[in-house]
This record gives sequence, C-alpha cells and structure tokens, in this order.
Amino acid sequence: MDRFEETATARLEELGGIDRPAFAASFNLFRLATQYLGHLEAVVHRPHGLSTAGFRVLFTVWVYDELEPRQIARLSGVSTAAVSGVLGTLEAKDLVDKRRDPADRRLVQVRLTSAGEELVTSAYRMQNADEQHVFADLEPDELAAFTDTLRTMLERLS
Amino acid sequence: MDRFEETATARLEELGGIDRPAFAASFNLFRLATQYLGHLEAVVHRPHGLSTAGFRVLFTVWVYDELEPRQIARLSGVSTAAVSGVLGTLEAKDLVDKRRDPADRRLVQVRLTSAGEELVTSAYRMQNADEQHVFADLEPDELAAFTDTLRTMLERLS
DNA sequence: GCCAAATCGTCAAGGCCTTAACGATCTCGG
DNA sequence: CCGAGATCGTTAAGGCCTTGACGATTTGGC
Repeated sequence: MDRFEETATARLEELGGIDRPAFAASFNLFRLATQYLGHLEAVVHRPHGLSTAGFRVLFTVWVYDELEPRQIARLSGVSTAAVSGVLGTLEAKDLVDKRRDPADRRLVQVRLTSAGEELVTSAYRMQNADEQHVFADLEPDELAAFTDTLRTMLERLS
Repeated sequence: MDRFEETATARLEELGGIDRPAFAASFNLFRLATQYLGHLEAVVHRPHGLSTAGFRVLFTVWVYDELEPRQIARLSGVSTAAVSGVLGTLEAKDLVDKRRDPADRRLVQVRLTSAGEELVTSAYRMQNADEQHVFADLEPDELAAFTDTLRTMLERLS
C-alpha cells in the first residue's frame, strides 16, 4: 500500500461507514488502468499514429473481420456516437472502409483496409511485448487468478 | 471467457508470437475498467453534477486537505494541463479555491470549499455503496488477492 | 397499403486528455 | 547582482467521450 492509499484510507476512516476492501480494490483498479493505459498510449499507440480509442476500434474490427458501428460500441464499451467519430478519423487515414448494407440501408459495415490491418497487427505485437514485460513479475498462478477475477467482475457488470 | 475474448484469442493464435496470459490479463483489465468507470459516471458522478475527472480531482484534494496542481496530476495519473482545465471547471462551480503561494508565486494551492467537501463526501458514499455491491460476489480472500496484485502492478509501473 | 413506432448512425454541446509552446517566477553560478 | 536555466501553471490544437436530438430507414398493426 503506497502513501496515497494509506492517506486516503485514514481519511475515509474518519468519514465512517465505508467498506474498506471494496474501496481498496476499486481505487487501485482505476489507478492501474489509468497509468497503464497512459503508458501504452505513449509508447505504442501514438508512435503508430493512433489514439488509444483508434487502436481499440481497429483491434475490435480486426478480430471480427467485419462489424457494424453498434457492435463495435458494445464490444468496446463506449457509445455509438463515440464510435462514429473515431471511425471518421480512421476513415480519413484510410485505415477502415465503411459501406452501407444494401439490404438495410440504415446499417453500415466496417472493414479494415490492408493499411489498417498492417498497422493494427504491428501495434498489437508491440503492445503485447510490453504486456509480457509488465506482467513478468507475477507467478503464472497469480496472473491466472487475477485474470479470472477480472472475468468474474466483467460478467457481473454486464 | 466470453465470446469476444474467445474470438480475439483465436485471431491472435493465427497471428502467432503472442503471449496469451499477458493478453488475457491486459484485455480484461481494460474492459473492466472502462465498463465500471462508465457505470460509476452514469449512476454516481453525473447525478452529482460532476464528471469522473472532476470527482477524481475533488477526491484527491479532499484526502490531502491542500495540494498543488502538480501533485494532483501525479496522484491522479494525468497531465498537469488536464488538471489545470478540470480545476477551472471546479472553480467555476465554487467547489475549489485556488490561491497563489506568497512565498513562491509560481505555485498554486488548491483547497475544497465547504460545498466541494459536502459534494465529494456525498458522491463517495454513493460510489462506495456501489463498489460494495459490485464486489459482493467475491470471497474476501479472492478480493484481497486481487487488490494485492493490483498494488504489485502499480508499483512495477511507477 | 400506410402511418406510427422502433432502430441505426450522425451531429451538437459541454467537458476532458494528450503534447508542445509559452509567460511568469525562482535559483544559482560567475 | 544578474543573466542562463529550471520549474510551475496555463493555453493551443487535435482528438475522444458523454447525453440528447435528429434525419433516414425499416417494421408492424390496422
């Protein structure tokens, strides 16, 4: 426990009526995610000319080959409006193609261009090398348990 | 493991050369953080008239009673420029006071107003109730191990 | 058939994040 | 004692996120 968490815990103790284990888990979850996301953005995504959001959308489409904006939004956990904006940026860089579904003209189908596919695989290889390095301190059992808890929580939220 | 993770894992297997445990941990960490942060913003922060960023800054200052922008930025894991903007918004709502340090006029000292203090404690009580509910499925041992792993990773990153 | 309701994607307004450049202020070596 | 360099906070430009409103399109009950 670092000094920030210690100080916050003491302050919450004065406040009273707080569930400490739940605070500790949530507090550190958000700190870790913020820190690590910032790190990846600086060392992986921006050097590839992408934002974190752009990378996530690109990666999601790459996994499924073809997706509609609504599905990208659901899988990425953001609003469809946000996806619409990010797709505009990615399309301007010729990393994705959008086309209207002829059968239902409300729908849009998104695919990667070959440039988009090359970029996302290159970026993800670099990200995974970083992930490998960052998680290297943990025992395999501890890492597996950590991932299982994350999955449990995700299921609980959805 | 849900369908998205399964599909992504299969796609990465085709790609080759990927550390699967590191992918699984990182992938689910970011998904959980994004989902839960969005949930808290919708049910706790916005109803209190705050953004997530505004709440985090307010909470950080509340823990320490008084802080300088640079320290808020380091503790929150964002840039000083971002903190400057958020403080402007919070000050416009009369939730924080800023004053120049007379001894070193480059420095700014930030404190909560009484309205800011009431708002942040009310918002955090509601957030903690939600955290308690969301983590209630986990055994105390599993939750403690999860939090410990988060702390280990945070230390590794800083 | 046809109009009301549902659905999809986009736009608008307000706020936040990044890096880079900048003015103001302080420190310290010559 | 004074100018070069360091440090602090702010601003600028570009991008992303939210909710809410909107036009286009499709569906379903009558």
